Amino acid sequence: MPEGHSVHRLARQFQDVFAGARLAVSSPQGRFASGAARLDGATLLAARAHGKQLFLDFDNGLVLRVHLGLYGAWSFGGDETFRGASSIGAPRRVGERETYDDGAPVAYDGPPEPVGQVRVRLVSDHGWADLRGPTACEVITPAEASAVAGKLGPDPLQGESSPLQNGVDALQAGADSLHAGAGRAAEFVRRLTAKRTAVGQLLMDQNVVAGVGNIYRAETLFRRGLSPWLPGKQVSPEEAGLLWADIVDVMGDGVRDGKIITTRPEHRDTDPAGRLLPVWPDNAYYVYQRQGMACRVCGNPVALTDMAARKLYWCPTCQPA
DNA sequence: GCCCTATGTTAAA
DNA sequence: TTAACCTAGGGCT
Repeated sequence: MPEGHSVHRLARQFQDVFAGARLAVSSPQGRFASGAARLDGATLLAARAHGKQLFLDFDNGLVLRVHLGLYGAWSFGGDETFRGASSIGAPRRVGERETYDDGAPVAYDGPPEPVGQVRVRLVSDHGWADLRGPTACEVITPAEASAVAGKLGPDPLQGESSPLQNGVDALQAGADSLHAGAGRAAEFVRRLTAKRTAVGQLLMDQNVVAGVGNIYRAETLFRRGLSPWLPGKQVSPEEAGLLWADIVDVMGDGVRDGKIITTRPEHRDTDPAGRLLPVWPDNAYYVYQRQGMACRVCGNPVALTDMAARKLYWCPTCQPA
């Protein structure tokens, strides 16, 4: 699935193309027909993200909550105001980036016929957005939305597309102040170091940190030289703080770039003449989906195993127990 | 066509 | 800890 950086990009994109617009809301597939009817004709006030959760606030006092899960994706199209609006969600092949439409402007004649299983379609005067394959898609109240966000761990990307930028939500703003700045780092350290659970599992726990997924889990543990099996309780507060700072750093890059790149330039492959090769996609990761390949730092093979039913990639040499 | 995979979560056992 | 759920694409037969 799109990890947290993709959802923050989505919130920003909804804000850019739909905020203030009255929307026709439908469910071409039919599975969200009743929910769509409750939103149809309402105006979008703001879009915001917390971790992998996307919230769309409407002027009729309702909120559309979407979680993309493993397969979900949004696609967009429209007139010149939708220029740069990209498809964001599950990639259709490994290494695919979120795509940008940089082509010449085309006359906008309204949304196309729905293709495939479109759960939700939003249409304004200027363009449309289609949602396919989400794991969650429901209409809730603002209080319920705040409850969902409040249960999650701190979001390293808070501020990237925060409600403080996007709109006014007093409950959410209150929660933000509790999680602001160093407070969020401290909250992460507290939650990470509270349990004996392996740090590799804790990073995937959205109640410890909201927005990290399998790629950022593997890559940030590698970058910090941490064994995935180290119990949270045995991670020093100092190391937990450095881990948080690294997560903030690489996920911030992900929001900017629209793809996950965690390698430092000195660790990327070169051609036989020593010239740099393209960063994307083959030079983007240290360990994710590189099992059996030589570690970029030590040269020993990258390992793969299962942890809590998810693939875990790591370097046994650089991340010793 | 069929089988597998994927940046995920939840509920049941 | 396992199964179920959601969708589309790629590799295979």
